[in-house]
Order: sequence, then structure tokens, then C-alpha cells
Amino acid sequence: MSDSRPVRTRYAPSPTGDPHVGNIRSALFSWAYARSQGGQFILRIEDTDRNRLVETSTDAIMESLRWLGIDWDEGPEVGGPHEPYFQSQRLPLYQRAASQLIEAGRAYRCFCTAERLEQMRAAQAAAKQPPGYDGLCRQLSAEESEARSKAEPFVVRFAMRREGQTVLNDLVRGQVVFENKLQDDFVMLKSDGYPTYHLGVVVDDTEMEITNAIRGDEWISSAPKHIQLYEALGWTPPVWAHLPLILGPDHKKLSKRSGDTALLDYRTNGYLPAAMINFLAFLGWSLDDHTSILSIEELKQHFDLSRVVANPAVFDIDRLNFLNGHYIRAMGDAEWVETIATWCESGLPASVPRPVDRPVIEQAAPLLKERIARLDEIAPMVAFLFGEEAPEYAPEAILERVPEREVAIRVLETAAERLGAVPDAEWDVARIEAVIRGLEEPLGLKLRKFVPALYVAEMGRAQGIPLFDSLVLLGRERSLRRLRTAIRKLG
RNA sequence: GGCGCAUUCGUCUAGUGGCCUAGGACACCGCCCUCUCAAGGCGGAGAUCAGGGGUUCGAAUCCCCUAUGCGCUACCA
Repeated sequence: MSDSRPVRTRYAPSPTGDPHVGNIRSALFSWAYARSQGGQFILRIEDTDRNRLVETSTDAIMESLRWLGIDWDEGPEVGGPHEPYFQSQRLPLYQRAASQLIEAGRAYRCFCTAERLEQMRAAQAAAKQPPGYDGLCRQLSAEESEARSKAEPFVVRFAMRREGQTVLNDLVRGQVVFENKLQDDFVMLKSDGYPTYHLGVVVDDTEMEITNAIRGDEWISSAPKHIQLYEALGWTPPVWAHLPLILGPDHKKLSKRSGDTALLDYRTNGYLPAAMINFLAFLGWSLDDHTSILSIEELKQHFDLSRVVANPAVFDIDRLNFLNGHYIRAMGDAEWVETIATWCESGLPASVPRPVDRPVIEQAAPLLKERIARLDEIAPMVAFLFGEEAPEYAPEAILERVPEREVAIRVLETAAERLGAVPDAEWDVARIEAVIRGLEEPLGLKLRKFVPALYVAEMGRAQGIPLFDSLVLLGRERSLRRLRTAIRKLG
């Protein structure tokens, strides 16, 4: 198993859309493994499907990786000794391999039309036979093949060995044996001259000196194709590691239908990269029997393919939310203030003047920290600080917490009266707290019983950052006005 | 249908023959703290290790069978 070559891994997505979490988890593991081994991580774009190509994908792929802090040593924008890193720009490489295989009798041109293949499959299905190419063009003589290739479109199929078995030695699954008689001659070069995935990976992984091919488990069935390709080409295959799938809440492979979302959606939804990394890292891997919080630095240092498990993992959003809250609380004060400012700029109503009042943000910041799980919760929670009146609310919001209308009105009136007696110069937390606590006696109610009414009056909702501090931030005038507004609403 | 993979608390996982009357984390429940909501602290419930056969003095850990789930089965990756 020992190999003196430096470890080289790659992430080789196809640009058919924005990368989703399952895909990025593969990137993360590949990257982490390379880093833990002091090796290199390569980014390669497998843009061989012209029909499904989405122009913006490559940028989304790079942006996703950068957001998480996954850096690549070779690939788009950074270059490297194996340029280019786009498969569409490496066509001669695949064509050369295909010719070599045709000459060696290990591959052949196939002139079958889509219609014929369709009929063939229908017949196979009707006869309850396993689908697969029937090998019609495998019989063609070299001369005929050569001649027809001048006039007809064709694909190149790989002639799979049909006797014996093909054995995959997988780092996470151990030995997996495939019966060759069940294999069929797959297309390796399409009629448009582009390679299929199978040829593309084998050629490029070899040319780019990849030592460890880490990919999702959905690929394990095609491993025998790749292994036989390596054999036929006389090349040495990388060490494979097939990662367990990530499942949606319905326990099916994560897909658009099954709760998956593009990775970058998590950014716009207010998740922190550190939380995402931590979350993804433990989907199929663990450090030991007790660690559940892990930084990206620790991951780089300790990640090990030998601790990847084989069974699929369900994506648990509750856990991600917890981790996100954890990393928010762990954030440094200055960074936290910047974060709040950013999310306020984008999340507050247009009526709030920009740039958003910095001192207010700075004072609200510490109060906000342990109350936020996602960054997109920031703006709704501090919105009340930026306006004359509280955000619109229904009077019922008060009555839900202080059921009797008369009592609620008395609470608000008494508060307005006593708070109104506090001169502006003495409007501070200590004084406000004393006054509001002093309301217990005249109202004959426990603080916790009546205070929600004040929350709603001041911030439009029954829960939020601490009331006493909020009143200071609001100032005497606005605080009192909101009390009067609430009384009017109830009356 | 065929082939392949998987199967430990609801979820992510620890566990590689005796340390397991199965550990940690999230979620859940309770108590404490408390101006709301959180956060935090403490505690609780929760897995007869899919089921059945073996092997062994001894199995979650090894073998076999069954069941279930998932993946693949394209000129998509």
C-alpha cells in the first residue's frame, strides 16, 4: 500500500449547475485528505456534456469552494503543470487514448443509431433480459470500420473483458468483486468527439498523477469500467475511496426533489462556513468517540480516509443549526459587529436609512449573539430599533401574553406613567430596570407576567433582545410613544 | 428484473472478540438560572446493536441465510 509519490487528490465536478452539498462533501474530503497528507488538491472541470452545460457553473463551483475555505493547488484560475484543467480543452488526450485502444483491439467504433439502441433495449426489457449493448459493431472488420467512419457518425465503445471478475479494492468498502459477464461495452468517446466520464476520469487522473480517487458511492458500479480501462491502457489506477451517500429527510439520495440545496444557498440563508465545514465533516467521518466540534484547521490536520464509514448519512438540519449557533457565539466581537452590519444592510426594510446606524448596531451586538442561530434572523430581531414606531403588530400579540385587555392596558399605562417620570438625563439601564421592577407592586403582578406586554409594545413581538437595554437604545421619547401607541391599539 | 452497497438511540456517530449492564453530539423532556426569547448549567428518557442461524469459554464486533433500504443499470456526470 505504501507509495512514495505525494498524495494528489482532485475534485472533478461537471458544470451542470450550482454544486450541491453532497458534491461539496466529496470535495471537502478530497481536500482534507490531501492536506492531512501534505499533498496537493486539484480542481478539474469535467465539462464534457455540451447539452447540460450551464455557463455560470464553474464560477459557482469556485465560489462554493472559496466560501468554505477549500483552496486548490492546481486548476482554473491558479493554473498548474497539467493545464488545461477543463476537459473540453483536452480533447486530443482522450482521442489519442481511444485510438490506442482501437488499435489494440480493446475498443471499437459503433455506428448504431439511437433508434436501434432504443429498440434493442425495448426488446431486452420485453424479454426480461438485462439491458446492455448487444455488441453488433464489435464484429466489424477493421477495414469496414475505418471506411464507414469517413461517412457516418460513430461512438467508440470499450470492449470489456467478459471472462472472470474485476476486483475493486476500495479504501472504505474493502474488496468488491464484479462479474465480468455482467458488464457491457460502454461508450467512452461520444459522436461529438467528447469523452464520456469513464474515459475522461481515467485519462485525466492518470495524466494529472492523481493518487487517490475520492468520489461518491453512486460511482462504485462503474468502477469495473475504470479498472479495465486502466488495464487496457497499461496504466496504474489510483487508490479508490467511495464515500457514503448523503440522504435527504426521505432517506433517498439528496437531490432537488429530496431536500437538497445548492451549497451557496446556505450562505444566503445565514449559515457560517465554519458551521458548514464542521457539519459536512461529520457526515460519514468522525475523529474519535467524543468530538463533535471541529475547526477547519483541525480537519486539515486529522482527517483520515480510514475513519470514513460505509453507510449513508441523513442530512440533519437541526444539527447544522446548532453548529451555526455555536460558531456565531464563538465569533469575536469585532467580526460579529461586521456581520450584523452586513446582514442589516441587506435585510432591513428599505425605509431604514443607509448606511445603517453603526452605534446602534454596536450596542445591540452583544445582546444579539446568543439569540441567533442563523444570520438571516438578525434583521427581523433588530428592526424595531430603526423607526419611530415598533414594526407593525396586531393587538392580539399582546393579549396572547397578557390575556385580559384591562390588565394589559393598565400595565402599559402604568409603565408609561412611571417611565415618563424619568428625566431624559437619567434614562439608563439601571434606572429603567428599577422603574419596571417597581411596577410589580402597583400592578400586583410578577414581572414575568406583565413584561411581555412591554416587549410587544416596544418591538412588535413578544420575544427579542432584553427590554431594559432596548429601551435605552430606543431612547426615552420613542419608548414612551410606543407605549402610547399600544394603549391606543388596545383601547 | 439484474448487479452492488448498507443496516448500532428519531438523526450524526463511537465501537475491529472480553474495558459495552453499548459512549458522545443534535433533537426531545424536566429542573436551575432568568425582564421575554435565547444562551448556559444539571438531570432524564431514548438502541435487546435489522431478524435468524452458526463459530467461540465469550460477539455489536467473525461466517452464513433472510428481510429491508439505498445506489447503479444513457452518446449524464
